[in-house]
Amino acid sequence: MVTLAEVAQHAGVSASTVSYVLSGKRSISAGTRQRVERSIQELGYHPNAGARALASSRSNIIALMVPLRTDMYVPVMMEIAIAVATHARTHGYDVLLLTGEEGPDAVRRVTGSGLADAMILMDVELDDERLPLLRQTDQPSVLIGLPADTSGLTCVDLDFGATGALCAEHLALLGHRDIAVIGEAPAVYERHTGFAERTLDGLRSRSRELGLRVLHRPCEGGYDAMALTLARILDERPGTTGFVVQNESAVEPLLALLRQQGRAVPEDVSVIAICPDQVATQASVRLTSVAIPAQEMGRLAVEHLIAKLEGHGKDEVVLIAPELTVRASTGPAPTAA
Amino acid sequence: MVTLAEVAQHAGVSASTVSYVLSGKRSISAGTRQRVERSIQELGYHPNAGARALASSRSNIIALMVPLRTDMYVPVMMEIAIAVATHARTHGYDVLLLTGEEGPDAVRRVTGSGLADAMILMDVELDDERLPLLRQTDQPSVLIGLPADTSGLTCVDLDFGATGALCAEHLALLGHRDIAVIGEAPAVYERHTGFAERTLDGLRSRSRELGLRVLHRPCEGGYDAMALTLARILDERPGTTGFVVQNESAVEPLLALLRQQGRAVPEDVSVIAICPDQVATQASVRLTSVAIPAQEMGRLAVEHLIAKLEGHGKDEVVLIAPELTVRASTGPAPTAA
DNA sequence: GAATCCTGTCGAAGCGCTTCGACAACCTAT
DNA sequence: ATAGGTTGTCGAAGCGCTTCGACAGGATTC
Repeated sequence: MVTLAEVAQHAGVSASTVSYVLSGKRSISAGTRQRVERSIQELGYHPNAGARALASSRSNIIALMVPLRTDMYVPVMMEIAIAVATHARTHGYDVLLLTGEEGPDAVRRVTGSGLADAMILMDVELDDERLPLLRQTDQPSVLIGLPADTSGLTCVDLDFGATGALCAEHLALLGHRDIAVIGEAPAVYERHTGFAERTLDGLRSRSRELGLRVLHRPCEGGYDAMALTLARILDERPGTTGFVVQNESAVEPLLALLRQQGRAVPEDVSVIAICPDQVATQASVRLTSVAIPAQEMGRLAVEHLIAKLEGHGKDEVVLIAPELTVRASTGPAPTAA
Repeated sequence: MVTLAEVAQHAGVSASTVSYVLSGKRSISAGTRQRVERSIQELGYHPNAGARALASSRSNIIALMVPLRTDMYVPVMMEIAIAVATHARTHGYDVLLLTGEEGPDAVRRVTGSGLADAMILMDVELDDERLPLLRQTDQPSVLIGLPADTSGLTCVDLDFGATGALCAEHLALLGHRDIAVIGEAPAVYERHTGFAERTLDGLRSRSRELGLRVLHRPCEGGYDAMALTLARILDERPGTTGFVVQNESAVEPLLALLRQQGRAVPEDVSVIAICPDQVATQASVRLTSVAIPAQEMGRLAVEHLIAKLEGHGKDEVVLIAPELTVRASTGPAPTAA
């Protein structure tokens, strides 16, 4: 294993000079710099991460806590995680993958040991038990998701309230009057992960203004659960002509069931999905949807974290404006026959 | 930040004693141990990761390289990643998340800097350019996936050859004679990720023995691509009564299309999917499937890596035996009318 | 009762790096 | 020409831990 000292000797300079070439924290003459860089190349030198961390008390690692549960739509999680990792690298940071399993202890362990310089938390609950810890350490952090009390925290999330409102507007504009929301699994609501409730609130309040009637039903993913949920909805509100689906694993089942019952999309009923674009375009009907911008969320989280690590960067809530893309699953409400 | 020295002082012992209490590498009297442990508790001490890594030249970190591409079924990746992280923790290791983006350089960087003690590589190609590097470092590693040349490497994977054979056997036993394989996206084959080819090889050779006729078509995910692929298959082999689907995002489209064409599953055609159980049970038909044991793969990879880190543990190829679960999507071939 | 072995503890060296202060050597301005 | 700044480099201290050898004192052996 090549050390700084060996590079220094090879280049005929002192160790500190090599260090300054590497960090750029002091000016170095062009000649010396080149000589050092050549030595680094020739010897294949890589700075030792541990020694660096010890001396500088910066690990250049960002911790990312992902949820252990799998009831949140997993591809979105993966996409965010990969976006975080990729982006962190462009700033010279690596990413440590923590699962929610350890809970608050993981936060203590990581901040206490100096393993990471900062952390990103995904799947934040409204009243998350990790938040007090984050507030009291001076280690920068960013949440992906929105807790009840955001004071002293930086959060990045899709504006789910506006997302709900957007869905209501689109359906109202098309003349629909009775709409149903296929929500996330009951567990998501029980856990108070916020985003589902915020969507619903936004949708409900806008619906009130627009004179839409809203029926909301949580729904586990899959075909059977969806069948049951749909039957109940149509039983209670036979005149329902618009659907907003928040649970992705309910989308395709819903489409299949509607087809099976002879309800044409979008002629008889309209469907809006809240999902990544990829899902919307690959479904059996090209879906009108509000995109979940996973990459963007990951990127923003990293940007804000880096800003905090560099000293500028304040606590703030960053809500991404939703965008609704009209595709082939929504159309004018059928005129009452 | 609390240091070892402070704990030592608080407990009235020397620093080395505290260190030995922590590591258990020398015997410590019960009294001293308890005093030290109480001090650790009271002061809220966490060993500094960097200092530890520097002094011991072990970082207690495992690097996990995940593919950047998203054409491999992503939930499986996520599941493996989480299983790796969870399992690594039970052995005292954290996981560093690397994306494939950096390519071989990431391997150099991580081994060179001592950032991680070992690494797990996912999505290994048949002739992966990272393999030579792995062979020449003495850092332990485990691959998830199977390259062409496994000499000097430890690999964990589902036995995709046997998986293919199993599918052929099941369909043959039910009396099917003409079967079609809906493969992964063409990009997967071009990239030579092996597993798709191995499935096909296993399926073909067993089919030959059993007298099955096989038609294989790669297929992008999604409804449109599947529609096209299915049309071509039925055009070329109208008598096809069995389908083996390896691309998960083609499963639901296939079922929808068959339904739409009036072909009943499993009365007219049988469908086997190669996918996680969750997908198989949530589809619009409960699918007969061969499970992709993501958790198991992650767990095994970690176990073998730990074994290598501890000195015992040899290079070997670990193939997980496939299991076929019969559900509602396969049945006897329709008797030729 | 001396020689030997454990057992439990300590001190000190050092892991490879960053960073601070010092200081030559040179360059301006006056 | 001289006081004052710059610029580029070095030496040394120290980050917090592990680990090795040393050794005191008690237990075991013959």
